[in-house]
Amino acid sequence: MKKQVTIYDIAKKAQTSTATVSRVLSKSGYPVKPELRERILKIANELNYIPNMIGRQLKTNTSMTIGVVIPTITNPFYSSVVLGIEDIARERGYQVLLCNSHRSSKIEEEYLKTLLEKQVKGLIISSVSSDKDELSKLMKMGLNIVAIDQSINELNASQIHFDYRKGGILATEFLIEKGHTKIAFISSPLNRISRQYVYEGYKDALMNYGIKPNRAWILISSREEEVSEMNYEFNNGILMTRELLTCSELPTAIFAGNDMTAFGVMNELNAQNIKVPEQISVVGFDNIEFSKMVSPTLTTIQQPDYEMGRIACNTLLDQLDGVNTQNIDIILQPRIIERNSTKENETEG
Amino acid sequence: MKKQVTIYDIAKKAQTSTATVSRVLSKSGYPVKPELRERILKIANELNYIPNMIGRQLKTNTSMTIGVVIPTITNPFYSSVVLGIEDIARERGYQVLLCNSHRSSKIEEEYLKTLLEKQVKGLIISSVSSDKDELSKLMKMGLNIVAIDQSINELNASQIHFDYRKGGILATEFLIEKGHTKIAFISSPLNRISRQYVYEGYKDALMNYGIKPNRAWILISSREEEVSEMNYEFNNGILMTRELLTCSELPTAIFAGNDMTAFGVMNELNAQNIKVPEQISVVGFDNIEFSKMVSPTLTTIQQPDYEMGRIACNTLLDQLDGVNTQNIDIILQPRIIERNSTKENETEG
DNA sequence: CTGTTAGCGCATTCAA
DNA sequence: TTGAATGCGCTAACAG
Repeated sequence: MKKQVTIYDIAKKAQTSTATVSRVLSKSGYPVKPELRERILKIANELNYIPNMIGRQLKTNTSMTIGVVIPTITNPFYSSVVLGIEDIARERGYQVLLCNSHRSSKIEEEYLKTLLEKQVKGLIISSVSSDKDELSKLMKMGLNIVAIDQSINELNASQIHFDYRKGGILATEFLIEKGHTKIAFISSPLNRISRQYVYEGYKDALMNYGIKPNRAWILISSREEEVSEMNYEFNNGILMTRELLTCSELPTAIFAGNDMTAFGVMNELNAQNIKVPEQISVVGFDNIEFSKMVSPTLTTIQQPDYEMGRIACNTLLDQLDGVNTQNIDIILQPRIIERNSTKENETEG
Repeated sequence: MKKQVTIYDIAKKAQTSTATVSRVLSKSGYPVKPELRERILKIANELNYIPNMIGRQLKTNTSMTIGVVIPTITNPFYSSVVLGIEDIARERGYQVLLCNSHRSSKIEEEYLKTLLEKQVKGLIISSVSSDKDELSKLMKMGLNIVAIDQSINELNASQIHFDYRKGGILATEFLIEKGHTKIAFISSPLNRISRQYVYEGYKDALMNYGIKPNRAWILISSREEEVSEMNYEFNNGILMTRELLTCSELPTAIFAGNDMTAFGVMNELNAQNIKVPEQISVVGFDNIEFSKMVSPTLTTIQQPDYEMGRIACNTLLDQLDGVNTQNIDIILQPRIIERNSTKENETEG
């Protein structure tokens, strides 16, 4: 590998000093006589000069790199978030170091250490570690942190999260406003906080409208392992629907805790010759890619994941650039995507 | 932000020189008296020392960061690749700068520039730019490049790609070996080279078995825009199947150019009351997540995307670490995932 | 085994 | 408006 061209080489050729070359090439706005400026620029170009950011970074102690720590990029939700982050980072001249923690707090910690060593000044993290002391410590050392998709009360950082409960309310109220009162709820285990919130939203909405929930229509699976190569959430949808259909009185609508489960629900309804949405309306949650590819296409709740990434990144860079130094706490609102799996209830109340 | 602890601080406190501190802390293996070594380690720990990799990097001109340039991370295929890359990078002590080019050669070029400025020594790229001169130039400047999922004959770099044609052969031969001879092919436009190869594989397989392709059973759509919010590939599957079913003689199997299209195919067959796989077998291509969630679950072809990431990264790091300096060209082989959308043909030959 | 010294590429202070 | 000189944090050559 041949030696790099440095400002020293340019200075020599332009018969000036490195200081002046630096002033021109770093776009510092420092006054340099136009003629000299042109000459330097020309020579830099001829020599194919590539600035060495490492030199600059060592001198100025600023890094145009941010770290992003997420569980896994293959989760479509996180890949959208990361895309949003990176789009903003690029626009604002920053770059992104991607770190998949695989939900291991050990890996997460290793990454935090490496990021610090690389002198990263800003971090967007969906942390899996329950020990937030580590993060607090890093913040005291001057690291800017924006937490996403989680509530960390102990952490004095900016946070951007979703309103899962509101999503549950939205889905349920959507059905109620379509005239449904007999609304079932089907979900995988409530061991994730987001599912718990969705369920609470469902109950809240019913309560808001004075509808008493029917115990028999609330089916929460206890399974969370893949069965026979079939997605467990899909499978739960099938099994829970099968159970639901043994009830003496059937609901007119089903709210599934996520889209995969909703697919299972629709699948089983179809198998038992129950028409969606004519006989039963179905609403999902997540708006994954395939929800518009099933038939009927699925009405569902969308969390603005790409937006979350953009907002998180803008928040972080505002802090880094000193535009804003206050901590921000944002709760992103869900919205309902109406498709063909739902319709007005026409049965007698 | 309070001042960083440097090896100078440690040297002072340990009453030794920065050289010795560096020798201990950089794990150089250079001999240092155990007693002194311990003392330095202890003080470093007390002072909460965090090595500044920027300093090291400036001195040694080595960067433990690689760049990854892909079209978009939200494409599940690329997110798997990136996960594979990052898992290996982490194991080997490297970090990943993620760059989404959004299929814009302008953005791609900007990223290449920035990566160079950041002194990245290695790059894994799925390039969209037709101009490979730029990449060649970078290689001459000492950048190590591994190209993925594309054939760049002009580029003298390591390459890892998939055998799409083989995938087409595999799918078709799978059906033939199940006794099918009347095999239709349904695809979106062949404007992507991968689709073209799959189609060629289909024809090759038929030819290998002396089966003459029936023109009426080869349906290649010309549409590539989303229609009414429905995925166009899904929609193409529906439309092409509808057309296929107008033929006087029907095939006993359908090979769809990708999974989404296959879902459309199955959807339309179902709508027209044709049973899969009893009456018609269906094979897809891609093995996307959803293919095991439809019913019947879809038999399909899988490209080892995660593996591609791992191999690409290992190849690159071998070059960077000097383990291997030769260029490597690997074609990853597809495999068939048999599920429930296919069965033995029982109709008369 | 240890210390002195130089310098990686750059930005910035100070003096001119 | 320009240049000389310094030092960011670290490693490595060299001398001891």
